[in-house]
Amino acid sequence: MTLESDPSGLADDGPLNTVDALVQLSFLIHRIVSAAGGEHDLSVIQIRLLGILRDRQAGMVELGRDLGLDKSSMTGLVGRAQKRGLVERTPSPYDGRAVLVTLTPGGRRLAERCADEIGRRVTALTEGLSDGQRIRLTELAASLVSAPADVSGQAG
Amino acid sequence: MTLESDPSGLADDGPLNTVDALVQLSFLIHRIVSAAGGEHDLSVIQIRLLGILRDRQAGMVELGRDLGLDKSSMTGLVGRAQKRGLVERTPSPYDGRAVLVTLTPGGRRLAERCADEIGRRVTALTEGLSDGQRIRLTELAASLVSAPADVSGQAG
DNA sequence: TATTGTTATACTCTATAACTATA
DNA sequence: TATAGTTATAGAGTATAACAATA
Repeated sequence: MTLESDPSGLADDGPLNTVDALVQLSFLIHRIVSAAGGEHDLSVIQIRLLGILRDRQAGMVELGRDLGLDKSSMTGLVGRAQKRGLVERTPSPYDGRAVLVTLTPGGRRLAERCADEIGRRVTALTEGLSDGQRIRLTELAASLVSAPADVSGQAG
Repeated sequence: MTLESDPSGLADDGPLNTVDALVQLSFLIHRIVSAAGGEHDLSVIQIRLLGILRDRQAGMVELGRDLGLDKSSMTGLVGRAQKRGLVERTPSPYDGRAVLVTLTPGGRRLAERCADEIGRRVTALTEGLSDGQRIRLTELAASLVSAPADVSGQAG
């Protein structure tokens, strides 16, 4: 049963179950974020990188932990962003081994424009909902996001 | 403000707005699907490919349309799945140019095991919800998924 | 002419292993 | 010894352009 993208409507007849509905919604929003980023030549992972750096500077290992990537993957990711002038590497004043990755002014502007674009498109997606529905959806989504988040798959 | 992954909780103090909640939920479920697929050495895009083929066979262009990929990208994607024995290419009886991609029995078994794994993990994510909350969430998510889905970003 | 599919090419993204430099 | 980061390498995934075969 489903788990497919099915962009043009439901191939199925019956209503979606919880798992399918959440997975398909996740794919849909992922596509929206990807398309919004594409307007600024940003991939989803680059958007997430800039999003983290909007709030704080961080080292490579820490960024990798937040993004779920190996430190060696971070080298290329940050390097490409740096080559575009979006971020800078500065030596850490506390640790001679570490670098601090920070957003440049241009990187910050781009991150903001991109976030705005994502906001417009996701807001458009929820336009058909009533205020009450939107509030309930937000509360439910937020509660899942901030839940203990045991993604290990082990029984619990 | 956010749009980051923030796996360990909310760096923010206030409650999430609708856009951030949906985007973060999307990333969370994407991670869950990716981790579940990883148990079977399947990427998210391979999972989606097999998911489509569970319901029907299809040509390369049609698959690319459903997955949002160029036909040239499909060649490699299907080729790797075929090399693993998960799918087969058969010549279309109606169109000499076209091939029909179909799931092998082994591919179908793997797709089912993977879907089960995803089901377990997403279900675990929603374990903290009451039955009523889960029903409302499912209805709201399903309504967004089956909405007109204007992802273009143009004003509407 | 239009469509289906592949190939050639180039790039992003990712991990593993080995390495340097610092702690 | 342990940690931060880079490099080398290999592979998946993706798009563009050019191509062959069929419609």
